Amino acid sequence: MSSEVEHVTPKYYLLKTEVLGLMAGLQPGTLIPTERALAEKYSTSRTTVRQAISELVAEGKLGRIQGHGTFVAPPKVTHVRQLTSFSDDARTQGLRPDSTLIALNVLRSDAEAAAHLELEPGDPVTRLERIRLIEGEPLAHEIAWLPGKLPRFKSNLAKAGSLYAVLADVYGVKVADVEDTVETALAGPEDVRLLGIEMGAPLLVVHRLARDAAGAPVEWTRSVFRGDRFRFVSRVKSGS
Amino acid sequence: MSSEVEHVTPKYYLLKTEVLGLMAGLQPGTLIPTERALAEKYSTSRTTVRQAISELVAEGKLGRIQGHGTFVAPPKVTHVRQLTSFSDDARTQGLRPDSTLIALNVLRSDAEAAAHLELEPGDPVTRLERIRLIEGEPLAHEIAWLPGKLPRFKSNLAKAGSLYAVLADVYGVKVADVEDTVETALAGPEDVRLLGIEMGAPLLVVHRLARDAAGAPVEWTRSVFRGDRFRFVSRVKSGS
DNA sequence: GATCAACATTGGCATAGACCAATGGTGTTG
DNA sequence: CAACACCATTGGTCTATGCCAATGTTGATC
Repeated sequence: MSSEVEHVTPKYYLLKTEVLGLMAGLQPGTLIPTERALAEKYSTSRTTVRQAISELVAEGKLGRIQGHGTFVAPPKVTHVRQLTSFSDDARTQGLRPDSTLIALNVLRSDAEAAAHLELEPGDPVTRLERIRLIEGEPLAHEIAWLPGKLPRFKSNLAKAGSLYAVLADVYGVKVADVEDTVETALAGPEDVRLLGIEMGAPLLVVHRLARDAAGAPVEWTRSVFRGDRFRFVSRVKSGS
Repeated sequence: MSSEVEHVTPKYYLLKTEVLGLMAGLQPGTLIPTERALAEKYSTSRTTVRQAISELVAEGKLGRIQGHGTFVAPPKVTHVRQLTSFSDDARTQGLRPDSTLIALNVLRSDAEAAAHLELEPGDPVTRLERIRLIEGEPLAHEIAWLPGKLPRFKSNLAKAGSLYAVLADVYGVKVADVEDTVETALAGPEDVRLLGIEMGAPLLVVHRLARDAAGAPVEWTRSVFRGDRFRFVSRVKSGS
């Protein structure tokens, strides 16, 4: 009497649990059975197997490479963000951060950047686009807008690595106050290309507005983090 | 020569763009064509249409009801979290917050709760499980653990509504410092049941640890927010 | 032995079709 | 007029199958 009306929990979800069982105790990187093998083993279709595995990939528990196989993924990277920078955060945890510079130039601000930085559209802004890596793995795509033109910015940044360090030490800009907005999004073609993730993977999109002690905006940044490898931490102390 | 080698962008992703075009200018709540109609209109299969629509639903741009149809979703609710509570946050934005009490009891802490609250496993803790609603819509599932037993907690909480207000006004517990951890997850059967979302929908899972001025933990909470309706904001001022 | 072509394997994308479940309307019945 | 049974519509799940794309191995060739 239990083989007729059991359509409460979808089959693919039960399969997810089965696969989690298979993974228990396996080292990260270990290959699990192929989709076709799992479909046969659990008497289901590959479509259903793929739906189960896709969610486990989205949750960061599995990874997969076309032509190679599906494997147990390494654990999430915990990341702390306070008034510090990406690089400082990573080093605090004993991880090796790195950056790939995609673009750095001075241009006239569009309406959106101008609004956030409290400028007039067309005012000059510095636009910095980078890929942030941890332990060699791309983790985030970041575009930062800074008001005005910063002399010798490129070489200074290359020297120090950390944006916040350069702003403070070279240009005397001290960040006193930041507001982060965190929301979810799904990976599109550009995210796939830049971060090496798969279509539709969940992302954390963080917008940061930093101000100096006088309340003037000094940085507006849009960061796209891999949702499967990243954890966002914010600490707040009671003001007064 | 452009009809052979075009497998760069998946078809379902192109369809997503098409559907976004259809939605332009429509009021929230407006029904879009049925899956079967879209499949025919764009000469594709319902499977492909569903994949496109599923992602738009996950992004909070569409909603759907079985037996009824697929419709344009209302915009995201922005939510501010500082040292304040869910209810205060909502009221600040002129929104009507509400809570449904699922469970409230005193029990012996398990290993996880004990570790976060810096107690011994088995020490008494108060466990508060609620559904948080905004404008009548379920938005989050929240389980809070508080150290020890709080006399007359249930009636006091019912009176004030806000957990933080009760802690401060009735029990003299002042929150001085909170740490929030934000990560993504996908909806399982329990989330589906409690929040009225669909399987596999992206979620924001927030763990909060609150401490008093002496550094003692006073609250540990796990909140599951709908990723399609919610935006997390954290403001940090430079300490000293 | 090194290089390169061919092939098998594995995941990625898409199709067509079937049946279930929830919703809402229609029409009958009391 | 209200209540109820029925039914069409619409999304939800699953199957079976095909071909494409990336990877890695095998084996022939130089």
